[in-house]
Amino acid sequence: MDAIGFERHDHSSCIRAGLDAVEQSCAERGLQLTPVRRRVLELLLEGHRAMGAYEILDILRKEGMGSQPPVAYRALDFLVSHGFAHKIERLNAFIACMHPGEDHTPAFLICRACDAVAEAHADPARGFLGQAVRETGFVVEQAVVEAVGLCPRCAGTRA
Amino acid sequence: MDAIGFERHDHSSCIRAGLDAVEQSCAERGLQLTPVRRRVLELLLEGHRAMGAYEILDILRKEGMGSQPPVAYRALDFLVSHGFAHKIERLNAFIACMHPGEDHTPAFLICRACDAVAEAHADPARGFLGQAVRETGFVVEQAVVEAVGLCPRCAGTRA
DNA sequence: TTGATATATGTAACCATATAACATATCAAG
DNA sequence: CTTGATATGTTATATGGTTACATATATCAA
Repeated sequence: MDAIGFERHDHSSCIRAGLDAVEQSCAERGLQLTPVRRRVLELLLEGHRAMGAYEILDILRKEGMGSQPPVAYRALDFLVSHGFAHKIERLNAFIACMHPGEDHTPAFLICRACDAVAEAHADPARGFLGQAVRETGFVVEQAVVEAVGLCPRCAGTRA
Repeated sequence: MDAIGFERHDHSSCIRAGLDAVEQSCAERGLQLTPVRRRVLELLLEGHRAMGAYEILDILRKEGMGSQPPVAYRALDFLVSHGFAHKIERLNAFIACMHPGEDHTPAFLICRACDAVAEAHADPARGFLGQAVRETGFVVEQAVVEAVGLCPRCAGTRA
């Protein structure tokens, strides 16, 4: 398990790296990273935070890339279903994946003070779900872990 | 970690037990288990599944216990905030807690075929979040684990 | 037992999130 | 170049949740 998202970083290079990884992944898998899809991913990477579908839609609208909800939702569905972005259920919002291409079960750390979200990853097979699954015979296909609390910065400023 | 929810059980006694536990807990903590709150808890226990706020509201309406969304949401907020029920973010729905009174971090196993939900519990301190938290300094206050897949019965009938 | 404060309910109006349905356009392969 | 699959545009609507404000009920202290 490792985590990134609260540290400072070279943001413009992280946007480029994210786009590059997804472009490559799409090329390999024969997926179409169309202008709208690409722009939505870029917005998520630029924002580096969880963004609502309507917030994204507003930006698309201003840029003349479609003005109705399905435009945003379809692009987001594409990104989420191929693992290039994740939905934070707790916030009804979306965030770019920090490990595109890698098969992983994300775990999100959501700061309730500044709304920053860090993506860690958890192994669903062992530890937190393994035992319950073995006991019941439940077949896990997908798992979501969302923790709410205070990020290091916000925890520090109030301590 | 243990799990209940997919097994057959004596349902009327499980409803009674749930109500009794919450009644006692409210008495001890000076909380008011008003008629609406009590009825909503009863509905969740009877249904023994995740129910939407508007589904609950429809029933309350028929029974003359309030007809507007805030009535249902307020009762649900009360139950959730005191640990007597949980919200399943993934389904935008609510379910009675199977361990009322006990301090716990629930983990939900959601069957995508029959919509049954089982509540297991996970220890957030060790295992699935412990390492990420230690690495980042994030302070976890609350965590949600939701797994989607097939329950034993549904997995069996398709195998 | 009365008055003050906190807690709970009732209701109207509204905002936010998400999808259905259908028409049109573009792409990819034979 | 045409056929089938994939992607987009747009209208309308469904679903989930909150704000705001008026009224009622409980709690407790004087």
